[in-house]
Amino acid sequence: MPELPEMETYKTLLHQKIGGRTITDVLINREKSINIRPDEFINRVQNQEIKAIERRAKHLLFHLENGYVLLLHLMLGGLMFYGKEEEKPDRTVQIQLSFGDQHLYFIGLRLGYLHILSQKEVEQELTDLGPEPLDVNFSLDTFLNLIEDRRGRIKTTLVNQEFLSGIGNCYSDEIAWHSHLLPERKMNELNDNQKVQLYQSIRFVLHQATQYGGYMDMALFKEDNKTGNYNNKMYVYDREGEGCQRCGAAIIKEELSSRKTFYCKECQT
DNA sequence: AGGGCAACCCGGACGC
DNA sequence: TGCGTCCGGGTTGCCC
Repeated sequence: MPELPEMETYKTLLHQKIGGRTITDVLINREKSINIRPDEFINRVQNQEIKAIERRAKHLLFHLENGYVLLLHLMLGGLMFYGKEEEKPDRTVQIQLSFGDQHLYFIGLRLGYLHILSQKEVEQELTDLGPEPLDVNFSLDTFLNLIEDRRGRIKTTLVNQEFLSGIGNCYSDEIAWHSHLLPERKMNELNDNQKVQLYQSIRFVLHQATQYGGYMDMALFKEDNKTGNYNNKMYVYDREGEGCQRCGAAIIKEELSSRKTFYCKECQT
């Protein structure tokens, strides 16, 4: 499911495609995906220029010239496609933003949404999110302060958006593997070296995954060769039974805190 | 505080 | 091809 690297990739690519362009048409096929009446929604969005696209946690923010913001969360299975009508994947489209004869399709929005909000409302909406793990200000000291008194498991802590923002089920496993630590390990039982290692793995894995365009393999547009290249770099996620890249042992799949979890029982401790 | 769990939602995958 | 069934999974909220 789309997490920080996927949303960051979307941000970069969409900026190139629709940054500075004007939304000519809006099509709402699923009213539950928006937050106000469709006619009001269209009123606020149509004929507006996209001034900037920003990512916060797993959200994308489309800043419009009238000051309103389109706040997107893809939740589970949501994805986007940009292009001409004949290029779009054969999937149900919940919302469509048009830019002349090119369209931005929002697909698989089941629990996901695209809300139109004032800047103040967006701020309130995002107020409980923890720090951005790739932010330059997210230092080792910040991290050590953050995990002080934390007694939960590594995995549940990493996916907690109030603790750190943008990490989900996939990257929590990737980070745990990279740090040689089991996802079930308790934060407060890690020694100093392991805490430093965990911090470094958070930074490394998220950075690398973003460089490779995340792991979701659906291209954002025709001839998009950026999106999803991390898919074949993944260490453990969805690799049950395959050999561990470090020690060769078979990757284990298990349920932890009602989430599917992948790890190597030989070289993670 | 942290763990457990239900509810939200429905398209797509899968079985026959 | 066609129809019925089931499941995924981030987030919220509630309880213990």
